[in-house]
Amino acid sequence: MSEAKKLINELLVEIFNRILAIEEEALRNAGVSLSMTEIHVLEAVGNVPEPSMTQIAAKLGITVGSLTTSVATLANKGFVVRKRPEDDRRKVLVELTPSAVKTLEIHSAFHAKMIDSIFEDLKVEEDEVLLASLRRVATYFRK
Amino acid sequence: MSEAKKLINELLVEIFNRILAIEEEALRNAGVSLSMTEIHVLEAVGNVPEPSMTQIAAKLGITVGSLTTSVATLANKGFVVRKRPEDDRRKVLVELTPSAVKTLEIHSAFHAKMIDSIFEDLKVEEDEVLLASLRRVATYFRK
DNA sequence: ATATTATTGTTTGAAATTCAAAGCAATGTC
DNA sequence: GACATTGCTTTGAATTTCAAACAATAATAT
Repeated sequence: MSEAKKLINELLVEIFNRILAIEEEALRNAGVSLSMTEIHVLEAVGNVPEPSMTQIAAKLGITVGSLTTSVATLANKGFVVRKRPEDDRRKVLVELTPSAVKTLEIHSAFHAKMIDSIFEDLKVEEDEVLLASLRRVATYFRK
Repeated sequence: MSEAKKLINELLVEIFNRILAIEEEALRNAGVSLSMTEIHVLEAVGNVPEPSMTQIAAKLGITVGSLTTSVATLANKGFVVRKRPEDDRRKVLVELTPSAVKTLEIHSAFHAKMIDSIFEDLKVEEDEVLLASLRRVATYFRK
C-alpha cells in the first residue's frame, strides 16, 4: 500500500474507534444520559416511514426480540410511547415523545458541527471529490 | 445544512453502521471465527510498542479488567501467549502466535481492498484532498 | 531495613446489548 | 372453522463491558 493509502486507512480506523465514545460524551455534556445504542433506536423510530417493531428492527439490523427490550426501557424513561393500531392489532407503532425529539436535535447539532469541521477550508470542487469518495465506500459496503 | 453536507453525513452514518458486521462476515468467509472485538485486541497487541496489559488497554480505550477477560479467551484459543518479564514481574507481556499473525493478515487484506475501492478512479491530486479531509475529521475528534 | 505508597493485573458481581428459539395473539388463507 | 402466517414478547444464554475489591511486585520514604 502507498503511504497515502496507509494514512487514510489509519485515519479511518482511528475515527471509527473513537466516534461512539465521543458522541456519547457530547450527549452527556449536554445533559442527556442515553447510550448511543438508544440514540440509534430513536433515530430509526424517527426515520422509518411506518415505525412498527419489525420496520425499526430492520432499519437497525437487529432482531425484533432485541428491539423489544430496548423500546421497553426507552418507554420507561419517557422517550417513546407504544400504540396498537386498530386496523391491525398485532402491530406496535412506536412514537417519539417531545423529550426524544429534543434529544435528537442535540445529537444532530453535533453531527452538523462535525460535518462543518470536515468542510472547513475545503473548496466547492473538493467537496465533490470527498462526496465521490464516500459514495464509493458506501457502494463497496453495500455489495 | 447544504445538500452535499447532508449526503456526506448520511453516507458516513451508513458506512459506520455497517462496517463492523461486514468485516466480521468477511473474516467468517475466510474461515476465521473471531469477533471484531477480538480482532481489535490482536491489532492492539501487534501495534503497541510494549504490549503490557496496561498499554494494550490504553490503546483500545477499555479497562485493564475488561482486557484480562478478552486476553484469557484469546490465549485459550491459541492466538496469544502471556509472559511475566523478569525485570518487572508485575507486568504481563502479550505476544501474538503465528495463528494470530495469519488472521491479522487476512483482515489487513480486507482493509487494503476497501481502501483501493476508495482510490479507484481518484487522481493523485484528489487523493491529497481526501487525505486532508480525513485529517480534519481526525483532528476534530482528538480535541 | 522496614513501612508505606504506587503500579500492575486478576477476580468478582453486575449492567447493557445481543441472539435464537419458544410462545402468544391477531390476521389471512383454504 | 381449521391451519398457516405475521407481529411481537418472553426466556435463557453469550459477549462485552465496567467499577470495585483483592493480590503481588516495585518504588519511595522514614
